[in-house]
Amino acid sequence: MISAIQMEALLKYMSSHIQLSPEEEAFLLSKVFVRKYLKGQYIVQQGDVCKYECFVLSGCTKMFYVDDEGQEHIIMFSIEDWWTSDMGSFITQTPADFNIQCLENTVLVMFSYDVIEELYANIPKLERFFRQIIERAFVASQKRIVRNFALTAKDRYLYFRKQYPKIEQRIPQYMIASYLGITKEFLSKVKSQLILEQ
Amino acid sequence: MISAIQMEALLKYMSSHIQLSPEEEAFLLSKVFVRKYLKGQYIVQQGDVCKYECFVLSGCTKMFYVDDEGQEHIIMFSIEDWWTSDMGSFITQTPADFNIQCLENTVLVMFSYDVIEELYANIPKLERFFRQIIERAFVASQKRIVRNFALTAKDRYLYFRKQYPKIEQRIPQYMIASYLGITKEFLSKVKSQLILEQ
DNA sequence: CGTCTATTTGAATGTACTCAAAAGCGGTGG
DNA sequence: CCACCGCTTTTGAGTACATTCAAATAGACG
Repeated sequence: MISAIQMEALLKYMSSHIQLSPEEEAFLLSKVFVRKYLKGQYIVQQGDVCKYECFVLSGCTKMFYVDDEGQEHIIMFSIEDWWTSDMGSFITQTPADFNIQCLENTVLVMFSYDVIEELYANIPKLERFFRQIIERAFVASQKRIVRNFALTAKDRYLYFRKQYPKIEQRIPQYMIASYLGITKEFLSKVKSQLILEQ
Repeated sequence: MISAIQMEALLKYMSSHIQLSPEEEAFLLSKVFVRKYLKGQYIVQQGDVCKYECFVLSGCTKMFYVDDEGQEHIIMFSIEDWWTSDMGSFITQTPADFNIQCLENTVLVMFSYDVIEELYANIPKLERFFRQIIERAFVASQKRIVRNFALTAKDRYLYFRKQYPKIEQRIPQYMIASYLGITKEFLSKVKSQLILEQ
């Protein structure tokens, strides 16, 4: 059982999408739990089944794929008020393709597969809530595909900097390069070119 | 009102996800309609609001973005038993970023925004159904982002050919190039190189 | 201060693009 | 039946954007 104080951020976040009665809130809180991870720890590892959908209360995570050459490709970062999970693994309960690792000490609200199903069954509004979250994530993902095709590395970087200024500040540059799909060396060159242009 | 025969494909597709009672099926059929488009016609145009989520009964569509230089970037194709819409525009009912155009004569089942909401309200199972559809679309989209980073153009093409052999056959090569994020000239060179390798 | 990690810089290379032109492939009409 | 048209694909030369590898520099932390 979780204290309401700890979960304030989650409840506030949810209230901007749906209205839950006090009983529904209590039910939800009785089903989820909070877990703390240290910087560097893995929440999900490639090959394991992703058992939880996680809501970030504090901290920062990266989700990434390691290819055949051992190179890391960062798919997304998650900070406060974001979700993180390998959804492909979670919804099918099969081994994950991706890793999720903490870039800072991180506090998460953990929704297990069974709990999510139980919540859907008991609070149909939550099905609506999660549908809407995923709809928006899907839209964002499609737009990112387009940006990766339509924009140069420089413009992708400028977009990232504009869109996620908070994330840029707390993450090493070589990880941003990976997220943008370029090498750390090239991002460095892009940045120095941007400085010259001003 | 739509005949059940015309909608057989939709009902069959839905039955693999959820079980609807005859009354629920009838209610659903009373709310949606079928529309036919000719090859070349637009279902959605950049700047217009996307009013429908469409289920493809027959035919083929492409969804694409036109960038500042006037270049076309194909985000996805849809054939039988797939969905098509500019979801970003649909869920917010704001102007679309993307175009959807028919590559063949195409028959669609049209779910308007209001109808979808009405269906969610009356048949909660459908909220679950669409949540699951979108979850899978999101997972596919994320994996495509990774492939675009981790694979060369040649390997992306080989993956596409293996994954969507039916689509490759009915679509001109320059559109496949656009979907893969390369020029038509380069795809041609990739293909000729693949022939030499055998 | 030294060590470890992250960033920058430079030269050589590679993957994919641009532009231009030629070749292939249906369909249509004389 | 073939000549022509529009559209798609192929080929080639030159170019651009981004990578690789190596080395130097800068920052962070004990």
